[in-house]
Amino acid sequence: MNTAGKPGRPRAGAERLSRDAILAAALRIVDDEGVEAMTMRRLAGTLGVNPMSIYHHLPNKAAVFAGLAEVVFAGLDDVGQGGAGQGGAGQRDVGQGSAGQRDGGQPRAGLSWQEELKDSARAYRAALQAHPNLALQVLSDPSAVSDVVVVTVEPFYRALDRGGLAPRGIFEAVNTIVDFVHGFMLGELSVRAATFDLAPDLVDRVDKLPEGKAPTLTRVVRALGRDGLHYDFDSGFESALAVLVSGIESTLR
Amino acid sequence: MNTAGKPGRPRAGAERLSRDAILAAALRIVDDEGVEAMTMRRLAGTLGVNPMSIYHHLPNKAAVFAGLAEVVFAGLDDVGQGGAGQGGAGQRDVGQGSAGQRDGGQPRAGLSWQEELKDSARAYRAALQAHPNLALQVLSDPSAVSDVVVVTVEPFYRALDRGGLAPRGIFEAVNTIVDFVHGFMLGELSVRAATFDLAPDLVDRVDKLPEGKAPTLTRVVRALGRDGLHYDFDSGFESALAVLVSGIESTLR
DNA sequence: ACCTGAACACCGTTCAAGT
DNA sequence: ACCTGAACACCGTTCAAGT
Repeated sequence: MNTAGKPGRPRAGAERLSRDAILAAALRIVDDEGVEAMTMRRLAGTLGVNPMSIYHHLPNKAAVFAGLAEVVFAGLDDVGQGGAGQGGAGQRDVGQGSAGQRDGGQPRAGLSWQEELKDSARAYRAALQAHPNLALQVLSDPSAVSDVVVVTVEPFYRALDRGGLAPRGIFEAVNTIVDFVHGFMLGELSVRAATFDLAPDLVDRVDKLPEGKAPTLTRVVRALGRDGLHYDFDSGFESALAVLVSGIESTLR
Repeated sequence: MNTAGKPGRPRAGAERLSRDAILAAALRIVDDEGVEAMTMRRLAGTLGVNPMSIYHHLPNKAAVFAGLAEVVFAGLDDVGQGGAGQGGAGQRDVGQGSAGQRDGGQPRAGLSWQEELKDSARAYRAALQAHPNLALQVLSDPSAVSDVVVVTVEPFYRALDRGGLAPRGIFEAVNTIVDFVHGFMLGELSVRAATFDLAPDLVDRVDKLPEGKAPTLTRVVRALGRDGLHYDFDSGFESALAVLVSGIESTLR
């Protein structure tokens, strides 16, 4: 808060604007109110600053979102064995960061490569979940997706390498799993954004379908019933991981 | 084109505005120039009409996109055995529509349920590909995803039912495949939106990574080399389908 | 170097008119 | 019933100033 609209440079001692401070404020807005609320003018407002001041630290709005993706996902695999490197300030504002990630890059002893692979997927999902609104934005932004992926996939490669897959197989397997996690997140965020439960909603939708429009869907959903459909994202995720890992074992090894 | 800004209702015989005409124009803008270009004012402009006229046929901009999703994806499984029903005009502007979909809802003779399942995924991907810009929009829109999914999944259910899976297994399997297709599309659209090929880009990115940051990724990518990485989305999709179907067979049956 | 004010060219949408 | 014009409350961003 710059107290007033006093123009010119701030008096000495006053906290000046910085890229990090801007990104932190932006992340807060995105987390609390969603991407739509994150406008340059609103951002400036919460910083107590003229909208134009931001442009001295970040070239435009797209750069703000790119910066957010970087700040939130760059540290995801910082646990790698590389040591120092990287340098630079910032980067501490990294969200809850990847539940299940261990701090040596080394898999826990006694952990099969299959479990290690699943753990990687769980950690990646957790990282995306830490900032749901941003995740949706990132997954929808062509340039952001590949940035985040490259910085994030090492644990998958490590597990599959241990599993003895050939380079080509590793490559295909990682693409498949990562794509699945992205799609899963999309679905999860969709349902969470809407206020309804998946289960009753699905039953209602099916009831509303014209007779004979989707007979098998209708029959299966009714067989499961409202209780059977009480969907738990965590167990849905686990079920899919089992499918993927088993499929990878039998087709890509 | 209403020739001029003559106010009041158009003279008799002039083509009046309609929901269908508006949606057709909107789809054209989205396909040609992307979602960002689709503004209410621009849309009105191409229709030769005052921006406010649109609000007599669609309540707001969100409804325009919802209408687009409906128009493009509603017909996807119209091939079902249900017969007439549904009624209503419109719906002919349905894009290339689902390559590989056959016109009886019946699987081709001699087609295994596994192949039928893969065909469903291929058809769904094709439908999303027919309007890439809209697909990205739809996949990012919480409410739109579930709409499209419900209207689209019957062929998946049919194949898995033939495969002898229990309701619960069918449900999990469909979620897994559909999520994968969504994630795959996200990746495909990302790469297509950027102008680069995946392969050289990935090699370059890996080269730029700090030493020891992602050793396995680096090693695998270098082993594949620029040629080995020349990525073909179609074969990547097929490889993933093989993984998924095999995994479904062995874990959910 | 860093910040500001005014201005430009846009948005979506409401509301009160016109015919 | 259908369409319009003006207006409101916003946008992102450029540009010329201020200190």
